[in-house]
Amino acid sequence: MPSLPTPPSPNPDSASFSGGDALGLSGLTPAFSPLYQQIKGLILQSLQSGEWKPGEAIPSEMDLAARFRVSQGTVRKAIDELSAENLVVRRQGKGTFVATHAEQQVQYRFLKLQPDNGDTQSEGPAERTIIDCKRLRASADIARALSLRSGDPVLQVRRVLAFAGVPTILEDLWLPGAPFKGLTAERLSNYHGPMYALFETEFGVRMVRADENIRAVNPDAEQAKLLHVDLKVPLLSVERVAFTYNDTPMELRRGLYRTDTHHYRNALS
Amino acid sequence: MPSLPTPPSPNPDSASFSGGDALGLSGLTPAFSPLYQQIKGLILQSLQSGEWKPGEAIPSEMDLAARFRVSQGTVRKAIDELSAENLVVRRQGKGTFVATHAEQQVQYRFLKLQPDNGDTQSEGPAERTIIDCKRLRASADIARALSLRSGDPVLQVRRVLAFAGVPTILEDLWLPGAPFKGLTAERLSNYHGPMYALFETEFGVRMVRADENIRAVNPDAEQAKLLHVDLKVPLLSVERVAFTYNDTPMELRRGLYRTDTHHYRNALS
DNA sequence: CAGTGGTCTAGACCACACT
DNA sequence: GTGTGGTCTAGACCACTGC
Repeated sequence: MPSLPTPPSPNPDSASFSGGDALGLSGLTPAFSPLYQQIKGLILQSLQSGEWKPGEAIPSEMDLAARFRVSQGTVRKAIDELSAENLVVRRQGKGTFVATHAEQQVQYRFLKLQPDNGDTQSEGPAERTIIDCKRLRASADIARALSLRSGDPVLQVRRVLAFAGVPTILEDLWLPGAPFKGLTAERLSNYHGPMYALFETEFGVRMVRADENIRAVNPDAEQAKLLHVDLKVPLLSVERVAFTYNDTPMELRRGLYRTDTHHYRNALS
Repeated sequence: MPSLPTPPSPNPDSASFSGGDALGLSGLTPAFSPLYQQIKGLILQSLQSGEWKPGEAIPSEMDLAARFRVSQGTVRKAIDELSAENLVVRRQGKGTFVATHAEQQVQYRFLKLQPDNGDTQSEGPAERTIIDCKRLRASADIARALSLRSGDPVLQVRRVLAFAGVPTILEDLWLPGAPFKGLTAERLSNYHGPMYALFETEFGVRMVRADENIRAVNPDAEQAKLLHVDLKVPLLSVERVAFTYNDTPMELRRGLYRTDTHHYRNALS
């Protein structure tokens, strides 16, 4: 562990990082991991606790290095990983900022559906219509996806997204009741911007990553009606579980995508 | 640029990297990029030229540092990026190896379809059947996807993949004729392992990344028959363009996936 | 044991942004 | 100019691998 009273020296203690423990937090960190990983964990805790809010700058690398008693390079490597995971954004000359779903060029970071002509700009913003929004008790499968117990209160929302007047996406989504106390159809409707941005500003819930599970299906009668398609039209079924920090699931979303004018795009590497 | 005769010194010349030019290759590299990016480009050239073959180890970081006359840290950062792009695999204590589609735990790196129970192991390897394999002239859309001209020779393959006896994937794929001269249905059938591994060993073509474009569709009569499904069953249409180095497209693949027992899995971050 | 990648430090300078 | 992130170097030591 970095010894606290060691101002300017090769700090041989820091070199023996194995089992090291930044800031002397023995017992809190399981230790036996690289120093920069421990630093990453500490920064993650601060992000999680809301010490720095989405869109705000975090302290400079030098400041963090001083705070954690490590070199700037070690802090840099920690931030490198956080940046690679899209948790923070670096801006040369300005600082490092907490990532947010608002104010980004890409309005919908997790939406991989795009128009066939590829021009996301020309089609303009999606027209959103809240079909339904109510509180109910979680069924078994919803509870499992959200790591709740069957019967726990959840918020269920159904909405349609249209592009150029054509309804293209029908989404049902479920949110755990507790963290989203006070969310209503009206607040969803009045908010202009990505839903995940609203979750950030109003409920302090930041979606960090998500898993999607895709199938081809036919709509049922109600779904077909809402999307203005025939019962026989094949649609993309996209089931998404979105996670906050610590891999905590905070949303289950079941989307039906029309793929006659749009397609789901994915980059493999 | 790193001055050649500068054995042990702070090497202030290397520090002025802007417009630097590793190894004095002025004219070959566009310059005006970070040193480590130039090094990355040089390593990339060696990978591309086949100086190190898939599965082989590349020289150690120290060797490369000496060869390019830069510090180990700079080589490290270049390799870091190549590793992040899956072009190379690091193994502590052993070395850094050229990535390959063979000999990896994940047999099919680019195939995102997996069984609903999630157990890729238990279902065993895919049973492959070549339906068709012939040479013909590229149609307009095939030519465009492969950056060829209409009428250029291409190889067309149709095959079915089955899991546990259930035909699940029907693929049509097109390859540019020139690089794949000598590829026949027989060689495809006799080869055991991922198709991309055969491309590497037999034709020196390494697929490095791919773009996929997904829709929901109904099969035509022939497709339905090959997949043993009804005409009304919705299927996933997955169009993939796979690229070698330099973003050169080398394969167009149109897959039809059954999603009654499997699903397409995607991780967003 | 030697060789490899992995971690950590310290100091220098560059590129960019704001003031 | 000052402060930020970005690049580069040099040297040290740790952890893993295989002889």
